Amino acid sequence: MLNPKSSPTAPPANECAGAQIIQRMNPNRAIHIEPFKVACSSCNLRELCLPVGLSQPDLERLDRLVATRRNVNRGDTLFRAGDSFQSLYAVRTGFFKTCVSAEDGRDQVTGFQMAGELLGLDGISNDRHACDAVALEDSQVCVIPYNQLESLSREFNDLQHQFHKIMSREIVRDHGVMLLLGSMRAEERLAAFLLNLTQRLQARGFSASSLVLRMTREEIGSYLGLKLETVSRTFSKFQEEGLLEVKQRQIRIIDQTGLQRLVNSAAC
Amino acid sequence: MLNPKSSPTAPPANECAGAQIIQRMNPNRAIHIEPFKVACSSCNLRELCLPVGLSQPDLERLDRLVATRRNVNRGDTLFRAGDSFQSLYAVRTGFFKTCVSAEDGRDQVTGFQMAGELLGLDGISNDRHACDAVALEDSQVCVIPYNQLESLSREFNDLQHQFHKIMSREIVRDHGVMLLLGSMRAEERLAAFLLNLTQRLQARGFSASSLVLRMTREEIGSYLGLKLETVSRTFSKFQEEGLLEVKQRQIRIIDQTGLQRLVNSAAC
DNA sequence: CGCGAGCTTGATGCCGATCAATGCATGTGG
DNA sequence: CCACATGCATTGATCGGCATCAAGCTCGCG
Repeated sequence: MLNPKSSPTAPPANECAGAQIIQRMNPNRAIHIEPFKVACSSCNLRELCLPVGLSQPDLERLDRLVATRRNVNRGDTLFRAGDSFQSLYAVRTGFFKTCVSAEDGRDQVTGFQMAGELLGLDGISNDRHACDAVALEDSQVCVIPYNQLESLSREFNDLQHQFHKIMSREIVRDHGVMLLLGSMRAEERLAAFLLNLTQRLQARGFSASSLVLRMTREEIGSYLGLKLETVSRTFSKFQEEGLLEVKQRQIRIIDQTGLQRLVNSAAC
Repeated sequence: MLNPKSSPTAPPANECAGAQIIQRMNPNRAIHIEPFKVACSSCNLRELCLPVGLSQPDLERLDRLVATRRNVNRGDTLFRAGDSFQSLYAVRTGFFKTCVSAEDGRDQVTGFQMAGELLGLDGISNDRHACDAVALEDSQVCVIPYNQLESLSREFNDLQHQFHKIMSREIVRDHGVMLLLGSMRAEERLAAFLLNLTQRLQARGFSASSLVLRMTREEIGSYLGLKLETVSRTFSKFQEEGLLEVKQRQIRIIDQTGLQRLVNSAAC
């Protein structure tokens, strides 16, 4: 619905971050879902993704590894908990959420992934995925066959090291979320969430002050350990206080330092 | 410096889990802190630690890598957030907590580590540790120089794969904690925590029904996103309900399935 | 013995959950 | 094109779980 019908040849909705990335980086490609081959070595995301720091020859080998791409429509799952694990996925365009669920049906959004970020690391531990990955808008991922990545990273130190860094960074990120869930109050959580989002968007060339949320209030709430009503109320509160301008999913950040202060102003 | 006093020949505290492990597995060694060299290939923890699944020749190479050991007294830190990252650590005996802290001083216990578990994975991302690791009892760790581990894992597929599995498992574990923090109530959290602890202790040959907590109520609370009073009250409640017997840090589990039911009995 | 760290227990209050109604945008079928 | 359904968001009223504040208790230790 945000991204209406989207007949497979239709361009992605124009207001979506994914589309913006495509357009900003290569306008021609917005039109075709599977344009022509885009190698890691010439990918616009290479400074954010697996290829960081790789030399030219390494990159060319990586190109051969990451041969296939996959489109995932809004609302579809890239993988589900329990699926056998074969590959990692790098988000090329679009936006995902990952969520784990308890037996009783409760579930928890564990992260939101945007262009250049890796999906599927949870699958290595068991040869089965441990969470669901769901596209929040029409998306495209690069498929990275895991056993090939392992063998290639035996040859190329830089690739190996970069891969380890990515896994480690995920662990550090998760610890940050645990801190948030364990000790912050609703306002602090939402402020931290917004700052984190804008920071990542900024690293991708977007405005630091205006963004379109790809997820519902309920998904934000699940990620932050809050109910959707609380998320909504907190947005309204921020607006009243002049920190934000909120129009549905369209957010404009008016007072960034005000948000920052909220996050840091700890256990007062 | 971490292991200053404690004349090197003093036995570790007798009631501590670490000591119990040593005694159970090799009574002779409880006496000396640095007995004689214990190689991975002959370590009693090899089925829980990095060597899982390694063949004999691989193991021998790993032995040479993990040459040094380090004692950490109760209350001392193995590393601190910001310390430069050189090595991973495998807990040989004892018990640790890891915690992250926000600028404002708030902090959050992100995990408890017992024998056979790895510490320091957070450091890879930045070449600096991102959390503190503190010994909750007199402990000993094996020092695993990280760059040597990287190069060795380029030679040995099994080692590489095992290492990746360990990192991935940490990610999956963290997601489980996020689920707990984001959507469970106090009783469910504590029940899940106790079941997790006993399960890990059981994998190390201990009783499934009786354990000694190595951490304070406050540390449990920090880990579970609760205040220490709530932890204490919940322990008392469990005792009244006949689920546990609680004597300070001595816990006996009377009704394991009752605890299990609490954890699963979701969003009621 | 007395001190202090950690634990327990009670009284009270607040933050966020819950329940419920309304609003708003989009899509659908008559 | 309008009436209606649907999904999502907002807002209000009330409630409850956990935090907070405040005593006392227990146990190990100097």
